[in-house]
Amino acid sequence: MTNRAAAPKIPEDDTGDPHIEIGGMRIDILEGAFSYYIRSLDAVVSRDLDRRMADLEVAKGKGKITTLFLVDDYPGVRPSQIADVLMRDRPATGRIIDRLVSAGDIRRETSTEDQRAQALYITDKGHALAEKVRGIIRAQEAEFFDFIAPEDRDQFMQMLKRVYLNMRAKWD
Amino acid sequence: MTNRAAAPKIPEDDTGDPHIEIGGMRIDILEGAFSYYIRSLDAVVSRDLDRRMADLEVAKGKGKITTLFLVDDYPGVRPSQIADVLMRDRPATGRIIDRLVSAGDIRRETSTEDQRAQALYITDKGHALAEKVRGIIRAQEAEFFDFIAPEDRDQFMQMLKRVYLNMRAKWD
DNA sequence: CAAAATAATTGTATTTTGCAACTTTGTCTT
DNA sequence: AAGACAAAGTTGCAAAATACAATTATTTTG
Repeated sequence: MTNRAAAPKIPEDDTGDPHIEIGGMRIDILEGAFSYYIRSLDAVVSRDLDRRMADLEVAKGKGKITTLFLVDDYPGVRPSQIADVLMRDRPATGRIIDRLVSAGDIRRETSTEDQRAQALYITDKGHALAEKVRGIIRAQEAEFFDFIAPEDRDQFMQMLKRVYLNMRAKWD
Repeated sequence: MTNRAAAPKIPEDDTGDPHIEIGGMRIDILEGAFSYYIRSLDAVVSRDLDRRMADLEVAKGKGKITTLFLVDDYPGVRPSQIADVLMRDRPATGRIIDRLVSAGDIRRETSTEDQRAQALYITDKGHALAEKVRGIIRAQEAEFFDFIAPEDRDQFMQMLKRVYLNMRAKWD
């Protein structure tokens, strides 16, 4: 048995179903669990995004990018609405907003309708950042997903959306 | 505009392509980025798993479950091999192993072939835990993915695997 | 045999995350 | 209208994950 890390191999079994080996070990040991692949994919995608955005204020962690985009697209949006989209609690969301505010990417105002609530607005700097981040994400999508044929891509996306909605429904 | 969190709605545009709204905001604002859904799905799946396994030693974080399963399936496996599968560095992997060892789920031995390396073995307790975890994952899969038709399911799985392999290839 | 590479650990500094408690403001009930 | 209750955010804290650098021990290589 060799000790060196080997590139993934893709043997096929009798049914033509591919299974995955790394270093001689089959890793789809979870009986084909979707969750395994989702969690593994997330790890790669997120780490890669972190690297591409290492010098930006929105690097690391989940929620900063979505928050930035939401404020960019929906002027006056509230923290609690963002928390709802992120499926995060308000302290976590508040801290993401803190960071973006101190970086000068978004602006906090008190909502005119409800003195308790805040209304968030993008700044010029924040808008420029959002554009830059969109570019980075497009680049990543191209690199990681372009090998998928267009028809398959639509179907894959549709499947992801359906699963996402199904999960959200059970979550709330 | 209402402030209350609304259940996700699924309107369709002219092309019949569904888009997703939460609290009146379209969230597929990333121009249909796969990465958005992958990261969001991961958040839901991982948090749900954490809850289901709250009282188990392998709850929280990524890597413990895979480590447990690898040791269960491949007696004598080394930490470095596990790190390779997890795409993590060795300190991180070592700490995962530490935890499983002190919980009595796996056992460390020095490899007979290489005095530097360790050989990991499952304990009876660990094997029982692995079985329990498999059950939990099966339950989660049923709850989150059973609405997908069998044909679609195969295709979805195949797509996930392909993307996973593609990403790993670019990562190494 | 000396030098370089490999396996794993230890230490450390930075973040993240979830929970609970608290303040302020708005809404609802009677 | 008053008091109770709910909602929006903030702060503090404790547990953990994450990445990096440095160290020890062993093996391989030149």
